Amino acid sequence: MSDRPLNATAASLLGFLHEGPLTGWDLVATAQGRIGNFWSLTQSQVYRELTAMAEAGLVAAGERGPRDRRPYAITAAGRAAFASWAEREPGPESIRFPLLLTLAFGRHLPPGRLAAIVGRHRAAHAARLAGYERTRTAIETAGMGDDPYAQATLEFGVGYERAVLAWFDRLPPAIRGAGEWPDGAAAE
Amino acid sequence: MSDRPLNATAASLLGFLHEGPLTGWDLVATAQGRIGNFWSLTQSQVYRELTAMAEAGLVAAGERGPRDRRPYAITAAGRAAFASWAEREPGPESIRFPLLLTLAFGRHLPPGRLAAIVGRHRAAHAARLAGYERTRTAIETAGMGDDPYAQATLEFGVGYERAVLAWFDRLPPAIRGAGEWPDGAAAE
DNA sequence: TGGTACATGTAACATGTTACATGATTAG
DNA sequence: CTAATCATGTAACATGTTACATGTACCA
Repeated sequence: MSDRPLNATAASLLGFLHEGPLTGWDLVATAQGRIGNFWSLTQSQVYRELTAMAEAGLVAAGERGPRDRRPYAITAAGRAAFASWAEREPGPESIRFPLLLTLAFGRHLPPGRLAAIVGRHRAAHAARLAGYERTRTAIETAGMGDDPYAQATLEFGVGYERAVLAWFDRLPPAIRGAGEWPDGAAAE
Repeated sequence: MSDRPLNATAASLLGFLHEGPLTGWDLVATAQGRIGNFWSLTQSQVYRELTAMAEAGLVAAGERGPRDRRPYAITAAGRAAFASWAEREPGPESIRFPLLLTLAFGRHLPPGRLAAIVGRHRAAHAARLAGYERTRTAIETAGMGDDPYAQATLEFGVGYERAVLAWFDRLPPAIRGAGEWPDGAAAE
């Protein structure tokens, strides 16, 4: 039952458990859907955190169900730990963008190769933006603009992907290749 | 002399060493200046990678100089390893944004507290944007728009920070607090 | 009845972070 | 002479990733 502050990944699991008991599997799915956009975690990690938090008394494992499903419930200590995590000043974000590294050392690549890479990544970002915008309009039309917090994080995703696409489109032709990607999914 | 592919951090060190021998200290400073914007590394890590790469024959440690400075030079094997790293498809970027986590669980915080946090982070981003724009105009006015790759990564930083600020400014008042930050450094 | 999705978990390793120990050099 | 900065490095630990092993239940 160590008392060092929670890490953000563990804290977010506790956050989801406020809504009721969930299994490791459920937590992975929930996290990917709700915070996967700006916080990644693996299944392995989730099980590890759950085990550790159970040991620390922050969550309590329930009875194994049908498929060996083992639900975890947050405890009073878990709520307290979560609350004190939430009070802390969030740290600065970190972005790790391998494409930008490759680009930064672009001098060391044949130009066509770089352009091809850049093109593929642009397409991937366009697809992600499209996905975000679909869920966004789905929320609006369904009239369920209920959770302003979820909406704010989604808006971040949209804004981010738009900015990235706009950046791609302003890359000098020498880098991104001649008249590639005839467009169709640009910003705004 | 393991042959598993380089990790991106090690690869970027090799990238810098193409320009000549550098010490661990120099590499930390160089990396922070040139890729620190989208790739973070710590001093400890740099020394560890250098040691490992020296063992693997990718770099060669030189004589210790004045302050025990020990320059590392890239070897032929190092160049080859770097080249094959550069050929690989860069992985997807990962963003870890603690503020968004806190925001996603905003329901669990007193509103004033959240607004205060948000306000401080907005200010930090405004400051970073200002920094980027200073270096950007410095490059332009100095007439040294030489390295298009460095410029492209800088442009990413500018675009990113502007998008983040615009996002802050579109947050619902309930989240960001009433009429805070009278503004002055908004986008465009 | 066979494949897919569900579900849990471990092991091994890679990467990243924090804290500390040690000392040289330089600037004031 | 002394404080700040430069410089290297280690130790301990936290976090993240990949690969694998095992089996269950659902659905076509």
